[in-house]
Amino acid sequence: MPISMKQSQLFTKTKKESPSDEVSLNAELLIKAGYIEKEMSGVYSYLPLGLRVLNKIENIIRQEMNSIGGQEVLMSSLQESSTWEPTNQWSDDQVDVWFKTKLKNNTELGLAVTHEAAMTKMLKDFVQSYRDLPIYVYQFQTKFRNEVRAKSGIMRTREFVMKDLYSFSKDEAEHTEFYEKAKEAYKNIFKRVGIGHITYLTFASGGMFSKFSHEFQTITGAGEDVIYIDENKGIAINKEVYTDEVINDLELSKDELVEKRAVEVGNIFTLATRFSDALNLKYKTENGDDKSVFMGSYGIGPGRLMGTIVEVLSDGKGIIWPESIAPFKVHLLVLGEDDNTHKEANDIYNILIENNIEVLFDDRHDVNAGEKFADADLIGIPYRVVVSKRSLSDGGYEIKKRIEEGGRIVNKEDLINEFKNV
RNA sequence: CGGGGUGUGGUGUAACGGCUAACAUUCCUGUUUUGGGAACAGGCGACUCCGGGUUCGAAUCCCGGCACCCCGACCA
Repeated sequence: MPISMKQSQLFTKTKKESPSDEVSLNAELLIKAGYIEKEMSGVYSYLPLGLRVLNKIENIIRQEMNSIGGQEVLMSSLQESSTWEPTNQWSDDQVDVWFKTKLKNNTELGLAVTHEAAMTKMLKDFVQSYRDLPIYVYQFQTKFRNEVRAKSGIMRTREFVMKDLYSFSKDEAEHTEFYEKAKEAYKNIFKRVGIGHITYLTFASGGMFSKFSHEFQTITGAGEDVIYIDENKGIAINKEVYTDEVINDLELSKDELVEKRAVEVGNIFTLATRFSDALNLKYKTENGDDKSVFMGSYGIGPGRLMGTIVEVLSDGKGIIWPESIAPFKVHLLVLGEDDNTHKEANDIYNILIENNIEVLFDDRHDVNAGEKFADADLIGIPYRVVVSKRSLSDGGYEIKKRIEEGGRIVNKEDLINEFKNV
């Protein structure tokens, strides 16, 4: 990712008016600020600024997945029917979100909805012995889901990138150990992208092979789910499993639980041997017996995460990115047409780059101060630095945080130190 | 998939069944201006979503598609 960019070179523009075909806050702000472009309902493209944010989110996820032993791959989007038939998931009755297509010779193909089966199939090539396990494999890969109703901007789309990790363990005990690590890694991710304080580990329906799955739910009115939170314990129950029995199981009390709307930003669940049995992924134990691999699945949608963050972190003027995922750290603005002021701004720009500080430089001419400020607020980069005749005569450069009202003047050395220290 | 709503220059909106489809913004030219979307002047840009119908006359009414938004259902 380039460390810097001049706004005069950025091909996207901000919009003054909100799009008429979007109601959701995330889409409205992201489109107005030039982060994303809508291709059609539920299908969006990421523009230069948006891609930077997406990449930063992905990199945080990547670091956390690597730290628990994940190995990154990239699997195909086109999948053959035989991958899905063993688990009886090829039929449209079983999976109703398929996009299917055909080869020239009429062979039916599916556009990947998910990769449990494909990954299991792939690992058959590499897993024979207990010595080969455990294995943790993940990817950032495009999923296609033919949703009957796309909604909420980039929160629920028909095509989206998903980080999906699959764990392959020898037995349930080994699986559980990793599962707990994954939980912590997920918590770290949400903390690092700035929504940790409003994101809850939530007990949800576990499917056939375990009592619960775990969702990570972020509190926002824009969410689709209803959850019941115990704020002291920091956990929640999804409405779909909200029964007296479950409340007792989890040793929670109905009186302590608060109902909130939330969006599912991550999901981890135990697959057990459903896929390994169906696709015959077995290994030899120390005793020479054949045993099915014990699996788990762990998903996060970086795009949905980005949308959620925008839903949660904005004000009337625009987005307020957490520093960890902002497209740039500093938004440098030069005001006025004065040559000397521009020269000073340019110097600062180069110094920031030399010091390895990411900077978007609004070097545009003939753009009013008010417009530059409005754009900066809308785009939402954490630090704004203004170079103008006024700031220079006041002794330097004005630095202001996006979340704060007033700025202050600093000199060149202090400016650099300011950013080196944060 | 059920229900509701909406389709008009790039964007946001207006227009009684009746004049050359209006306004703002964006964009282009020029002059001025430069700390919160700045001023003036001029200009480009629309088969009014598509197809049919009613009518002397349709952006406007009717029928059929398609697209988009919202509520619900669904979410392997």
